[in-house]
Amino acid sequence: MDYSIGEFSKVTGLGIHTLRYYEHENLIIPLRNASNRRRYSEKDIAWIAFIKRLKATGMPIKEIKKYAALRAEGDATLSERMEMLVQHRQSLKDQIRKLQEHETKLDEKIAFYRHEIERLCSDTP
Amino acid sequence: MDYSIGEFSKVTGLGIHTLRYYEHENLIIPLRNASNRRRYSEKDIAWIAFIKRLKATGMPIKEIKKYAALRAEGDATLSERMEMLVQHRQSLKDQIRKLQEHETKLDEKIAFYRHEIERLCSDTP
DNA sequence: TCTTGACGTAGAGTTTACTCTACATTGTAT
DNA sequence: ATACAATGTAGAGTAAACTCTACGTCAAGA
Repeated sequence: MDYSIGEFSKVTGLGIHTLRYYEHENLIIPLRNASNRRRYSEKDIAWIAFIKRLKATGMPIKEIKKYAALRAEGDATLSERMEMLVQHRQSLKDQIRKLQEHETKLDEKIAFYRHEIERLCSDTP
Repeated sequence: MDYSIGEFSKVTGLGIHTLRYYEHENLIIPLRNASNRRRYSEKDIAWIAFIKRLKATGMPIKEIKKYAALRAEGDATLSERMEMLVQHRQSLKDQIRKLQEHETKLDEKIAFYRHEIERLCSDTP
């Protein structure tokens, strides 16, 4: 069970150009068939899903590349990879905390706007 | 009490080039003195702080520009601006919820790594 | 057989948000 | 008066992450 780049593009939601770009960046290296066409595996689907998660949580491609390089080396790099993920989890926690603070402040601003608008409406006698 | 661009750069933490860029984009238009030098006010400090909050919560410059344009029109646009902020608050809530989901998944992944590493260590008799 | 559509590579172009350069003026300290 | 630091404008350059173009190959259906 494997996928052409077109099929893989559909199941992952990434564009064909993006998949080739990711390959160029060594994030994902699919196998090739006899006529040099890319063949993506089931495992590649999970891997892309994880790449998307890292991206969605603000990890730059450069760092995902490092992770991908370790992953390509196999089990010997397990703890190094875990270290990266633990660090990234901390940065994720920080991001969430900051956004929550921003939410509080935004709530206050909106409350202020509500008061201003009420005041201006009732000021017209 | 007003500030030259150099002073204002220091109090806001934005570079001089960035301040000029923001002005070019009509985000903030300081007064000018007799010799055409920019003069930023105390109010501008609060305004930049708010711009930074909008940016930190993912609002693109294009949209901040819209907000800034409404703000420049004065009180008549108060409810329109509030509408923008309410919408933005929703997007912020969505962002936070998504990041929290990612955090959960990342926790699981890390737990899996921990088990794998333990398994591989104990597998060496 | 012919053509159409998916795929291949290499490299150019796009978008966002700055960031920097070049060069002219102006304000200030000596 | 003079040096030098800060500021002014216009426009070029940068970084990240795609996104697209041009052009060639290949496999399958009418």
